[in-house]
Amino acid sequence: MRSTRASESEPPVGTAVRIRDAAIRRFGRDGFSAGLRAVAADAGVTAGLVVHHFGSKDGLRAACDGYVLEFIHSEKMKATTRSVNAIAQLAEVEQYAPYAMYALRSIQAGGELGKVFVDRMAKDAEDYLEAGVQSGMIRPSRDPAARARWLTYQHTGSMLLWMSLHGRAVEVDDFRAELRRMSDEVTLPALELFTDGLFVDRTMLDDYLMYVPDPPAAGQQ
Amino acid sequence: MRSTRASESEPPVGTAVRIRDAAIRRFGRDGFSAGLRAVAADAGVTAGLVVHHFGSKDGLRAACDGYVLEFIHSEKMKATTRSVNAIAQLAEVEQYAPYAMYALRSIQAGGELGKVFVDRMAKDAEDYLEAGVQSGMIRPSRDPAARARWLTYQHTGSMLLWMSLHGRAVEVDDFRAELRRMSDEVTLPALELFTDGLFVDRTMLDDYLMYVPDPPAAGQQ
DNA sequence: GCTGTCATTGAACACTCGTTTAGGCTTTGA
DNA sequence: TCAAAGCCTAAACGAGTGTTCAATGACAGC
Repeated sequence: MRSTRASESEPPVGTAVRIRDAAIRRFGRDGFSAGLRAVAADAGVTAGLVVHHFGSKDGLRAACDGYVLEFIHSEKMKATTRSVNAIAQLAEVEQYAPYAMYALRSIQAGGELGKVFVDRMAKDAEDYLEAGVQSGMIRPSRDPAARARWLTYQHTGSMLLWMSLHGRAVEVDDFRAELRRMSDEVTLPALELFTDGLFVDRTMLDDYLMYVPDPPAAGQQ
Repeated sequence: MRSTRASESEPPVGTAVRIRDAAIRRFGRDGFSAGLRAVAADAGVTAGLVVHHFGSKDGLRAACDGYVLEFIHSEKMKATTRSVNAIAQLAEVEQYAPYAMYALRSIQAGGELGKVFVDRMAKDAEDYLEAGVQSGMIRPSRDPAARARWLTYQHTGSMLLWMSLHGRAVEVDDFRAELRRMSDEVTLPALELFTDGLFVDRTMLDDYLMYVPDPPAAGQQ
């Protein structure tokens, strides 16, 4: 063990914090293919020091994951904020925007944080929808968990796609602006669909329910 | 110009075809970070020969893009096949599955092919929806283009997200299996939403229409 | 039969990456 | 005051990358 507290659970302090924050920003901007030297330069240190503090690049990434994850689970993010479009909500707060970008990168890269983050959003969306159902604003579903998961995937996925295609989203401000542009374009069709649906008649749904009498078990996968 | 027909428009022949096909498969499996030597080994040749034929790695990728793009635009893909879930449809045909994987990677990487592919899908979806509206099966929209684009982004994006999170989708068969698994999970909530919508009342939509009297111009961006 | 052209190889180059190592500097504690 | 410990840098290493280059072999046309 060449480091003071490489992969230990103790949170980093001092310079290590600066490195970790720089890494979150840099990884969020450029993805995880960004080099250690770039992160180090952002933090005003050397590449060697980064691995001295975090053991390896994976260790650094794990520290970033852990920090962002802890933030997501913390009370700073209320459940309502955390549901379907949590990322956009996060991005609106200047201080938290880098976390949103980092989380999106992590989702894109298929990291563990990505899974946890999406699961979390889906779970919160389920609660949120359930509350809407209780108060009579949201239609009930035959499989609430699957619906919440699907809506989360749709929303997060389209955001991911938008950023892949349109996103020269390097700077935090660009990222936020791009999310707003997407929101503007999307709101009308979304409200239309959520209000009136897409199909005129019910045959597609009825045929499916006939063909598959038991909807797939909720909470699978 | 060190190559016979590096970036020329003439399509590759013979060994060059084998290299290009190997590249489509390899890039589709591992992403564009896959090395030239790996592609070369798949094709049974040397890295040097690859750049001899295609000028550079970018040249190779451009050739792949062009080929897949030409295929997408070709008559082999009818418009109905090409709409919203074109990728899943492609993946169902053993022979074309690598194109689907390559296209998804290209979308993920934000390449030009990705943009064109998504635009194409959105355009086809618009026509498809319009036909449905004409025949009385699909509800009309105040902004059909935006709706088609949004539905395309949602579907393609969630596919992208699914593959990022669940996809150890290295092999063609795994890719197809994963798409099917996703389809199973998604069908019920999708049909529910498309049939009945999500909101019980119309206040959200009406408020929006009141607040923004003119829906954003179609076909922007 | 000779010459030129093309396909192809294998080695080398220049570069970046993550990681290692040796050492200097500062702080701490006895 | 001296030694240990920790922070930090600069340089180097080895493995990867895309790309270049000289050499080889096959095959065409004259």
